Amino acid sequence: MKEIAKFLRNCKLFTNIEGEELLHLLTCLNAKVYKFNRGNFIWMQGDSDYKVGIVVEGKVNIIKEDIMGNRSLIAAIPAPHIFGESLVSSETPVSPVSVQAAMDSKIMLFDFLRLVKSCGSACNYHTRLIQNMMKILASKNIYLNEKIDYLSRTTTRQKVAAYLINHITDADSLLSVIPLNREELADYLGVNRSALSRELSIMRDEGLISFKKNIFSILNYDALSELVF
Amino acid sequence: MKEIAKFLRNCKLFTNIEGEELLHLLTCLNAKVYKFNRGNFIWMQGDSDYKVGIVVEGKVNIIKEDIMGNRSLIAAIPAPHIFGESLVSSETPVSPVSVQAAMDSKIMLFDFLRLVKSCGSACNYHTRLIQNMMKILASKNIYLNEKIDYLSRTTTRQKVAAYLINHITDADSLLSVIPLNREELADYLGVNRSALSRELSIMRDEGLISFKKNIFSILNYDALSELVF
DNA sequence: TAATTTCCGTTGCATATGCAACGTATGGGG
DNA sequence: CCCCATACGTTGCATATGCAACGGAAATTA
Repeated sequence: MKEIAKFLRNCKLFTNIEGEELLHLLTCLNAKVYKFNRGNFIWMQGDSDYKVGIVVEGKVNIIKEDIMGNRSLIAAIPAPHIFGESLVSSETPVSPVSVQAAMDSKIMLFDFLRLVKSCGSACNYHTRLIQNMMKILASKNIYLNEKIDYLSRTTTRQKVAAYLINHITDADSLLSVIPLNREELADYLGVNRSALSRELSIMRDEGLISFKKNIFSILNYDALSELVF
Repeated sequence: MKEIAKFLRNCKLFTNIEGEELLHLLTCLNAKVYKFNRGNFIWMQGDSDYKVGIVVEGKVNIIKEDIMGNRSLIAAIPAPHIFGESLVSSETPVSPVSVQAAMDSKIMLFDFLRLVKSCGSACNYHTRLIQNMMKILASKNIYLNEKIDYLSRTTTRQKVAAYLINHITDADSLLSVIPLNREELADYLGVNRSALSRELSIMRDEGLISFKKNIFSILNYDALSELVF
């Protein structure tokens, strides 16, 4: 368990919780590490006793099955990430998704809600865990809201404009250094890659922007912002 | 304050907290009700001492200002809704948005994070408040994820198919009774209203669906689900 | 250096869709 | 019963964009 504790220090859920405290906390959480072979289910859609999990080793797939049995992949979660936190925290009665090991994996599962509800002991580290969880949920919230802001726009040009303006790193030179390559950006904005390239080129030719790789320079801020607002 | 307490019983943040407990809690939270005249700011973009707020009366606008000073409306929050919870819970150091009274309003503001961090007293109702907040954040998370699922699809037809399949209310007759009218649905899915109508008609003519008002019947489930998965 | 892969821009084409304008049905209020 | 408002469907048109296929530049590997 000690090496697990070491691993967990890289996990946002356990920020500021270390050493003895972490070990205690894992006991409070009734945390256990299970091995799942590739293809095995951590829990199934419709289950009501699903838990919060952390991928210690390997990878899990979040899968949704419709009423006719068609399956679709919602997300793939690698180590050292967490899953199930939104479902557990929202107290959704039965899980709308299945979680399946995408390869042989080690998964830590724990009773998060039980700890939250029975926080009678008021340990310092209980409080910190809850804070961490709120921070995770809230940050994801902000992230999702931003993404929706882009996706809601109709044209590729509007999406690009909004994205670039939001990613200005140097306000003086109006430089946007973005963390995505073309394909990732296209994916993120929900547009076709070649269509993105095309639009970027047109915007360059019109003198709105210039770019090289992932560094974008905004040449006509007013024109861009008019697209966004 | 007592009538405020009555009002707050309709607010999800205070579910399962009533009477004396609620009054105590409001003290712990350092909750105060302020009046803001139309146009006044509850807090401004860049402020670091923003708080969680509840619209008791009136309405507030969430506004974002870009580096050139252009303003855009992000959201309008009517009573009895809450705002600022994601920012506060994610501990975002400075607010990326301003909040402005859209009309003469009464706003309750409180120190949520202070209570969370110093939950030394471990009152039952502290725990419940935190649980409620987590539930709010997590539920919003699930809601946003669902919306992104729709928005990420490229064609109107795919969006409609995904939406209808997700809203099947009667699995036997494959009926989707949806809570939105056409304009709202178009808005939600991020498409033009007339384009939505057009696509719905085409899908009807192709025998995929039939509909009247907000009641949709799925005639060819396989064809629809193929669009979604 | 040569070979290979990855990333990105370009282009032709078919089609989807935003937009605007108008027509139709339905229901509520006078 | 008529008027009016609201919600929806319809359609023409210009254009944006997905898709597929290709080419070149740059980075990586052998």
